[in-house]
Amino acid sequence: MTTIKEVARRAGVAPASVTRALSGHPNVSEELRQRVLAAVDEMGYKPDLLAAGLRRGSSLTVGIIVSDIINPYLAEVVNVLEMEFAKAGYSVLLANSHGDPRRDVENLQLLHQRRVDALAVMCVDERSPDLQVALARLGVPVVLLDREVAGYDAASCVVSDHYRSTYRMTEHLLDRGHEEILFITGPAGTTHAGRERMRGFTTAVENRGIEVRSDLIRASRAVAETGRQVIAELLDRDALPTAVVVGPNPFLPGVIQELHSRRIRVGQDVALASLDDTPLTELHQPPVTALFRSTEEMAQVAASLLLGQLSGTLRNPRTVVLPMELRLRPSTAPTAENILRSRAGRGRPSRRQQPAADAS
Amino acid sequence: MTTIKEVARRAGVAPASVTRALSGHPNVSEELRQRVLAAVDEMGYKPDLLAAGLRRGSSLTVGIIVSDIINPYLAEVVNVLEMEFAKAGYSVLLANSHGDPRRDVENLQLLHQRRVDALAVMCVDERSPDLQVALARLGVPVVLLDREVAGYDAASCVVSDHYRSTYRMTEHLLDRGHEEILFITGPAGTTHAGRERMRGFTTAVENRGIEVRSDLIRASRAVAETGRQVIAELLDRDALPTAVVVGPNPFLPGVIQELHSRRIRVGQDVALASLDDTPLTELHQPPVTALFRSTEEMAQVAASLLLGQLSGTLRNPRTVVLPMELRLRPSTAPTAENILRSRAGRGRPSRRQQPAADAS
DNA sequence: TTGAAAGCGCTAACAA
DNA sequence: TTGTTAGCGCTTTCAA
Repeated sequence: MTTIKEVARRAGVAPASVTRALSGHPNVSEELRQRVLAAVDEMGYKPDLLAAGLRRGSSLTVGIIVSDIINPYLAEVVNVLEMEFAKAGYSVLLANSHGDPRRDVENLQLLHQRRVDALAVMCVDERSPDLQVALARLGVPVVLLDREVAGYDAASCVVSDHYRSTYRMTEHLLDRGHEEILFITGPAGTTHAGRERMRGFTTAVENRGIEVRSDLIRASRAVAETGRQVIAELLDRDALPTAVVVGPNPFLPGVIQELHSRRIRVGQDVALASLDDTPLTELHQPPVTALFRSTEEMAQVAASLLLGQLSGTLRNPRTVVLPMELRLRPSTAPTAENILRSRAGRGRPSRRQQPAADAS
Repeated sequence: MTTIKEVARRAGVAPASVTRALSGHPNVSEELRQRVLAAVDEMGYKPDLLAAGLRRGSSLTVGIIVSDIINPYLAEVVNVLEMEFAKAGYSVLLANSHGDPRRDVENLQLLHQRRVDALAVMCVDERSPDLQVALARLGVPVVLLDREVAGYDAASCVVSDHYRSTYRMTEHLLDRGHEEILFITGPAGTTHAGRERMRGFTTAVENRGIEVRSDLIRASRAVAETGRQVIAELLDRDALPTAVVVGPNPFLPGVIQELHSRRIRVGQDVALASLDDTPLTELHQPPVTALFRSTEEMAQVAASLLLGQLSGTLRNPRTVVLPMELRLRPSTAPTAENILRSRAGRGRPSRRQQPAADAS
């Protein structure tokens, strides 16, 4: 690697002048600038960012902590964040916790040691005391995405309006006569998003004077297999409710697949809704009711909050709440009554053995 | 931030002794070690990795260059790579080229400046001369995933066997009587994977004595919209062949959606096959024939090649070819003849106005 | 076994 | 406007 000293010697100037010429310092003679740039070009010199970062006390680096990048929703957020930060000259250090809360803390410390200038956090468990301590010690701007850490207001937050939107979706199902609704969600209470979704669901049910049945609420890690298992288990017991609400993104394929393989027709033998809008919800036949939100917007807002704090434009952390949109589709068209009638007409769903009738 | 000096003072030793105690240096008295560890604990000291990297000449960092992380396949590879590198103590710097070959080069230089110890490359365009020059200058181990740079053998390569597998899939379609096959693929020839797929397709066709029709080969950037456009355009001209092969991952939803909305039934009015296996191929009704490969295996092999070179276990770069699996599903069951008969029975596909007949 | 000193490559303060 | 000097925090000689 060429160093600044070698460039300086070649150009016949001091190292500091090389820095000045390259960084657009105001007081540099045109002639010196030209000589330096020529030498830089000839030698293919690129400053060592490690050394520059050490000296300057800032690494031009932003850390991203992700609970599990398997989740396409998070992958898309990371994608947009990286783009926004790259535009502003920051590189991205990506740390994935793979669903393990201890990794959240390890990753946070590691990124701290790498002297990231800012941090975007989509951790597994926002309630972890270790994480909260580590966050408080961090000393750089932080933005939490769909997370909120109680008693720690030094961070900006960008959250979707999960409470309101889940409430509305639940109401929609209640309006169609569903009194038993299966609610499949992520790990219990570890994130703001998870808690708000749960609260939206239970509040809507209770407000109708219906008792919340804890056996119909399933919380577990967001991996595909879970969706399938939950449905299989309920069908084995002949206990599938008339409506199913699926939370995290990765559950949906498993749920649909298990329903298919048991010949339960979505939108006829069961109403199905998703709290995340994915390509699958729209492409499925029939299309699946879902809550839509712009991942792009969320990531852009988060990035601009961080960049604002980094540039000094934004003094204090802020919380931004983004709306979600209820997209009604045929999967939730039928009423509970119609579903029960349909099931009766076909015999008990879990016992049926006749071949699929999907072909048109 | 606590520095090593402060820890040293607190423990009553020299800074160098702190380093030795923490790095497991052989010649350190147990008593000194204990004193240092106590001080480290009390003060919550964590070494500054920027400074350590500068001094040591290695950053404990691995760079990943991705053509477009929108592609779920690449996202999964990144996910596994990150996991493997994290296990070995390396952090990941992620750089996304967003489909722009110039960004490949910029990203490469940037990661170089950040003194990554190794690099995993899934670039947009492997043929770019600038990229090749920059790669050659890099001086750290490199692994190319599904890429190959002509005349540059300093890098390891991990490639899937796209030629053979695409050849076999094409043969499968030819066996079923398809003589006109639409081939939708990524940017022409910019990557090894793309070229091999193309070669597999055209060779299979030519080997049957059938002329390759260039108007049925569509190459463009792997974004969802393209799939829809290609299908729409052909249907508008009433020129949809009996079989369609879809290459990159992101095309498939658009293709399926456009077929749906035009009431072309997959597996009845057209045979459909995908060169990537995604959740959609299996969940679609009917399921879609696809080439399967293990992203996990590819990423793990790539990571172990790099880590082997980093640790000195592996002396020379290596090329590894991974097999792919042809998964036959109902979408390619019908013969060309049956498809033509089906179309004739329903009138010209692009003109039909009657409602969907999907419901079972 | 431990400490002192030098220096990785860069930039900012100060001096000229 | 430019050069000199010092030092970011760490690790690695070298000497004791």
